Amino acid sequence: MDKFTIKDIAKLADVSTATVSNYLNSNYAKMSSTTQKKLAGIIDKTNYHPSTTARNLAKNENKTIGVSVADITNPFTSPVISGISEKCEQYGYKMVFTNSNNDEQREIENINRLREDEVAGLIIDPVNPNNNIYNQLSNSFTVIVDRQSQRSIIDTIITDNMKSVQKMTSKMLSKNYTDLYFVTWPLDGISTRLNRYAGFNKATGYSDNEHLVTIPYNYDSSKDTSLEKRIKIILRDPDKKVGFFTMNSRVLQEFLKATQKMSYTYPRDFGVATYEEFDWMQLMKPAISCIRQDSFAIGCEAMELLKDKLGTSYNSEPSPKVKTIATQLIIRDSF
Amino acid sequence: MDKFTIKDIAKLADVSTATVSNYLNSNYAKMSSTTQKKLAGIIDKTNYHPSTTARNLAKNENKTIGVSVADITNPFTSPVISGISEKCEQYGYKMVFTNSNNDEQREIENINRLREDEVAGLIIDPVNPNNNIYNQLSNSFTVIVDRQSQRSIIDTIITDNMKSVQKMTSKMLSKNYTDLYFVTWPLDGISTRLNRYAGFNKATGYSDNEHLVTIPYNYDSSKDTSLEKRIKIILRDPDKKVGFFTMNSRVLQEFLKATQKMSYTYPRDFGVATYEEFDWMQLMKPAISCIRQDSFAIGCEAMELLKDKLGTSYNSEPSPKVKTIATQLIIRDSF
DNA sequence: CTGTTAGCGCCTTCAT
DNA sequence: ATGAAGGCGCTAACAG
Repeated sequence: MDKFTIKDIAKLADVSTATVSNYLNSNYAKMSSTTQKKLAGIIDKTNYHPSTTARNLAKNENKTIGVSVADITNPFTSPVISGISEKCEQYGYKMVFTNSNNDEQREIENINRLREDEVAGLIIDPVNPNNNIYNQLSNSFTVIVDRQSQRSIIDTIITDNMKSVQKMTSKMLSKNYTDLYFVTWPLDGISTRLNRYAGFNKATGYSDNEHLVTIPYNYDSSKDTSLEKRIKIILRDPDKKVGFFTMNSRVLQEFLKATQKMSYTYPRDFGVATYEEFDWMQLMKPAISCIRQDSFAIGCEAMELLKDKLGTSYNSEPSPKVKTIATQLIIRDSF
Repeated sequence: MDKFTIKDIAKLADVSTATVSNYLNSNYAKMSSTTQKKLAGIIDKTNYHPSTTARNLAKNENKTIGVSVADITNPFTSPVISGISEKCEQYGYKMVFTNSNNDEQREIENINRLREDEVAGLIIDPVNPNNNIYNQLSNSFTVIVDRQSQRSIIDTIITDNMKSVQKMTSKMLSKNYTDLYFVTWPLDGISTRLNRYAGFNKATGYSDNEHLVTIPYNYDSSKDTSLEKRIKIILRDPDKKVGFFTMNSRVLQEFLKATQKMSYTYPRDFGVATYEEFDWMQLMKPAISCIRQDSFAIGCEAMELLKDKLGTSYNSEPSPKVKTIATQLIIRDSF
């Protein structure tokens, strides 16, 4: 192993460690071009790399950010990570990654562990943004992503949930649907779901929850038939023209599985649209109308914001910022 | 901020830092139960956390592993990360994450950066496993995942590419297909593609490349029509019964887009099956037959192996291990 | 331009 | 059972 330390290099070059250190930190003004070249040569020959650990300790800084995601299995998550990762490299940060697997307790542990590791900043895709743990975090070094807390004290990057669903729902309405339904996992106070539902209600004017179809988070259409039953009832009256809006791609999948089992066909028997876009939706026959969100941009913006905060020491903004990333309606043939 | 150091705690407890250190490292034998309790109380009150940086420096160890993935955008990647992440938490490792975005140069930089950060071990999902950089890595602290090098010196976890494709292809053959085609991104010496193709050839007995359909890595069916043309030619002769096997889910998507544009229908006009399984494949009409691989298990096994290697100091095995994760054939209605 | 000298926060013999 | 002291590899004044 090449266990060279700064001392070894100093000895080899016949200079002091301070000079080597200066060289390492690009303070070339503080040395002759002769020693500069000598150092360059030696460091190259020895393949010396300064210890980041020692450096971090000495400078009392740590160019790494911690990220905690709610569920890495969620297809939404990858592009977000990708965006964060992109910006991390660009700004010279490392990223240490944790997955909460939708478990609040585990998320708490992850965040604590991250903080103990003295990361410079935190990006959190929260399991439950109303969790108290976020109030113990400082807005000066963390940003939250995707889900937003009611009483948040922390800057947040979200997508335009309400407006985009409202628009899509309106589009459906304009096709003379008599009844629209919002299909979702349990609302559970989760802002993304709540806001999408709010957009739906805004467009339809519904004020009760009769047009809300909730399925369990781990709904398995091969075992559970409750969704099928509900759909059958909804579709009973042939005089009505009914449409469904699904809260995300996985809910859409369960919904479609259920309708297929009962041999319903869209847009003949019902209309359908969904939040989230994935490639396969255009492969479906007919192709699915959907709301495209730019998850990659969410990740980028999050890291961008975090970097800015980390740069400026303690700018205590009065209230946390909320940045909204634009979405796009993709209209196809499913309603 | 709670900037307590081990000195502060020592002072507060009226003991030496050595004792505090012993407490932190659970060397309770080396102190009276009185001071033990006192320390417990103080540490709790002050919410003191020892600096991992300092600790790492002092002990010259670092419980973090670095992972480099070829393309986080690839749906194969998430479950792998998920598996690694799971095992990391289980064994008390942190994981620092980098994405190469399919860029060999970037991968090299990532790996180097990771090594400079003195991670304990490396898990690599390589862009090009035949790259020289892997030969500079020691098998004692790295494991490779998914793609395998011809002349590898490093333990690798892969899935059963050849056999499973061979089986699936045989299944197609048994349905009296007269011509089978293998649709893929450029083979480029990449083991996964090569092995899948080898399985295909083993089953069909083809020995030339006439039944190989290659599309560019970034094939965009909305701009490029080469795939359509090729398919049209292949499907020209109505007397032949032809089937396609696609190398992975994204190739399948491009393939399906192309056939849809020309209004071909499966299994009427052709049969199709693919490597990789995703939920949407059972939603397609007809549902797609595919090969399910357990990517999560790949991640788990990789970290498991790495942990073992890191534990035992320098077991220099004669030759690198290759562990194969089993796959499963999912037969549906697409051929 | 270059070297000396304290630390950074913790661990680890070696004494007591 | 506890403490003193040196050291991990590097940085940052401060001298010269």
